[in-house]
Amino acid sequence: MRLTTKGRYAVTAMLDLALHANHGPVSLADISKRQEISLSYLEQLFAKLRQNDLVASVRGPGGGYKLSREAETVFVAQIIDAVNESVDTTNCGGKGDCQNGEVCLTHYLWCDLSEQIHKFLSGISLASLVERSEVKRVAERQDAKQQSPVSENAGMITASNLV
Amino acid sequence: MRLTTKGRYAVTAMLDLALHANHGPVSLADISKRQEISLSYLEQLFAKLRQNDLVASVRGPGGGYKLSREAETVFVAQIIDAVNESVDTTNCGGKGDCQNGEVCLTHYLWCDLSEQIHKFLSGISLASLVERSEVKRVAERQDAKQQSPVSENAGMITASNLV
DNA sequence: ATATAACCGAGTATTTTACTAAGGTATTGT
DNA sequence: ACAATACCTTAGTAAAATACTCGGTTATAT
Repeated sequence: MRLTTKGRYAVTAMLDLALHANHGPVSLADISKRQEISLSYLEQLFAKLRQNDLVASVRGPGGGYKLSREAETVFVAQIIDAVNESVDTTNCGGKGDCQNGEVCLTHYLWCDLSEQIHKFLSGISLASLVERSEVKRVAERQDAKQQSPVSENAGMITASNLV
Repeated sequence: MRLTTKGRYAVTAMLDLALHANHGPVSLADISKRQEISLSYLEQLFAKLRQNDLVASVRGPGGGYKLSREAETVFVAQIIDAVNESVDTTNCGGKGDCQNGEVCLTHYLWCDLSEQIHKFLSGISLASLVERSEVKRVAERQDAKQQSPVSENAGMITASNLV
């Protein structure tokens, strides 16, 4: 199974996109600052997200990325699948040729686990994450931190409410 | 999350142990042959399994390893925990200091996932695996293969590699 | 025109994995 | 007794993957 920073970054970035969806396209530079992810790395991840039709891009000044679909219909499993190979935990890739062309002793166990994980992550939409109070709190903290060092810019993100 | 060959090997080896428990201690050389895992690598894994009191060793000729407890009370999660760090999917190790000492946007998601995986693997005992018909079939295949090529040689590993 | 920001490809330091090598040390059949 | 067996330990290492950087091109709003 491959669930590393890459997949985590992708989900984080997509969630950032969903959280700031109501202010037009979001630039990777903004995501980079808020989530502290390298800009170049984000570009590589978004290339894959775009290939999998999870995001759409708007070029030029004021451009950025936006979700291709409604946040209700984008699931965490899809995001991880897009940047990783899969959430498969077998080392044969589910093909069952783990031991000289035949299945190894624990093949079925890892198949079951993979299915379990995939089901779980397939049940979590971006929209459901956006609505979580813990997520909201973190997002507000990040937005506030991003604005504070710059006294008065043209940004119109407004702080909404602080806790 | 770290679920790689290491954890898979450990579970496979423990299952092999459980399957051959009724013939006295099982040597690592036997497991190495049956499961096609490097002997030295197995030794390293079993050092950790022993530290976590999952197996007990019997030294000297005819010696080997056996389970410390009944197969009904040994769970897959324990085995993976013993050789890996954990099945944690956060990159802060569950501490919540992922972003400058504070939680990152997706922290709670990975916590939930980790819990999910751990629960699943904590519910699967070695005994339950031994009883699975698919596992039995694979085990029989491996046992047959191990015996057949040894016609008359007292030698052990022979060529081991081909095709 | 120019700044902005998406796009693209190649390269690279670091880390992890999955081993190998080379020695031990302890136990036991003979 | 003693050699065979098998556990135990440490150190090292090739290959792969990760997590980036760097340098550039293309498109578009102003």
